[in-house]
Amino acid sequence: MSLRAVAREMGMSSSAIYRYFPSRDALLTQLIIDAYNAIGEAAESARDATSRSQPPTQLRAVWRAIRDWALDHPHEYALIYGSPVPGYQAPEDTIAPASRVPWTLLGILADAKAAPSQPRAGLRRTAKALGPLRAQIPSEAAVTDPVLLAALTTWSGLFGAISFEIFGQLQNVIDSDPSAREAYFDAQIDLMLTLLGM
Amino acid sequence: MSLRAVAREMGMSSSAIYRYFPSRDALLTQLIIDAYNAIGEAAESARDATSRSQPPTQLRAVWRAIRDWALDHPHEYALIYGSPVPGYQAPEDTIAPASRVPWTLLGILADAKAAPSQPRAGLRRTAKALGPLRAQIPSEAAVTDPVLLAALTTWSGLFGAISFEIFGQLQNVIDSDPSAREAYFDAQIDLMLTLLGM
DNA sequence: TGTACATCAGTGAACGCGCGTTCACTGATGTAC
DNA sequence: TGTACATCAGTGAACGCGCGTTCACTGATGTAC
Repeated sequence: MSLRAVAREMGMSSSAIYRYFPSRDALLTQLIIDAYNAIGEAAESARDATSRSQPPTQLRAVWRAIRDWALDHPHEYALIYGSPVPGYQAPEDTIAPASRVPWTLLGILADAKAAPSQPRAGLRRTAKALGPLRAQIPSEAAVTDPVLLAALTTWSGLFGAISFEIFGQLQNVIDSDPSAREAYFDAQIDLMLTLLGM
Repeated sequence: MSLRAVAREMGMSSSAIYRYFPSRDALLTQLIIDAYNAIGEAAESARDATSRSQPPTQLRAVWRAIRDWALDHPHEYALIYGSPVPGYQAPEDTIAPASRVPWTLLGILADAKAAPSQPRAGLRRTAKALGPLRAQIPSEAAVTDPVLLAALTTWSGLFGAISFEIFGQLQNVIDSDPSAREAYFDAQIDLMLTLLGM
């Protein structure tokens, strides 16, 4: 999305944008922040609309909400989960909004005391790789490394599923009927839940 | 990547490109086909360099080769697995090259007689969604629906992991040291293998 | 309530740039006799 | 072997377009007295 395209969409001249943003990059940052907040809010709403006592149901609801949001906003989705815009470097302001979805997922898992599949080897090396994330988790949450690893794997795994669907990788593979796509996605959620031991 | 950028990279004038391609879209198609073939060849080479009698080892090698190729060719990776180029519609010529990676994975699984996790419900609806893929599988391969589903889930799951790494989604989550990233990826392969019952 | 002025939101023309595409051209290489 | 011509690969100028950005401006809204 270009600055001029945004201006057009708002019924403004392109120069009017400069009343609100100092540059294209600043506008882009705001669009990215808005998109992360929107998908994060969709996830949190789905979590809050389901019972905390049933983590698998909550996870299912959250994942469906994320996919629904992505299908409804493919351009915004591409902006945050697609190829990075060349020459643009995201500032720190985007970190917090970008974290809402993963924190929502981790929060549900921390509650759930999941018993995930364990990787066979290299757990020590893996735990070390998880350092930056670990540093942000309050110690009283007591999330184990296997839970963390499984959470991250389902996190990127399901965004992979959504990206494949939205970016057209499922053509000639999965029936293009919306209800078939939904069934396929639900089945993938199921598999990811078994990975989490839920 | 623009036509002029490609010309520049080859030390040619932009108009010289038209000696070989009728339009930018035709050039783009060729770049996409080349990229799919390159990543497909990386996958097939890794498969052929490992023993057919050990499917998990083969899968590991293939996945690592795919990730290595992606890290070595981030722009080409983004071209085929990132956001679609606006206004460009991929012609049918790209389908076969794009299929090399998934067929490589499925081929190993068909040999392996994997016993994957089963989705809990909706298997009938899911099997129907798998129709287009099923239609391309010779019946003597005897791949069950749960194997197919698990194969596709690990397929999009691991591309999700690679995209997250390459597109910068792991910042502040996973240690940016290459060997940490590798350990993390290997751990994810492990989890995907358990999903496949291997 | 009326007037004078400052602030504000937005306009429209203009700029330089990189893009895809065209066109007439040039000079090297290959072929025919 | 030499000459005449055709083919080929690539050049460079030019076009129209959308982009990000600037600048002087306009007209509406708010504030002071």
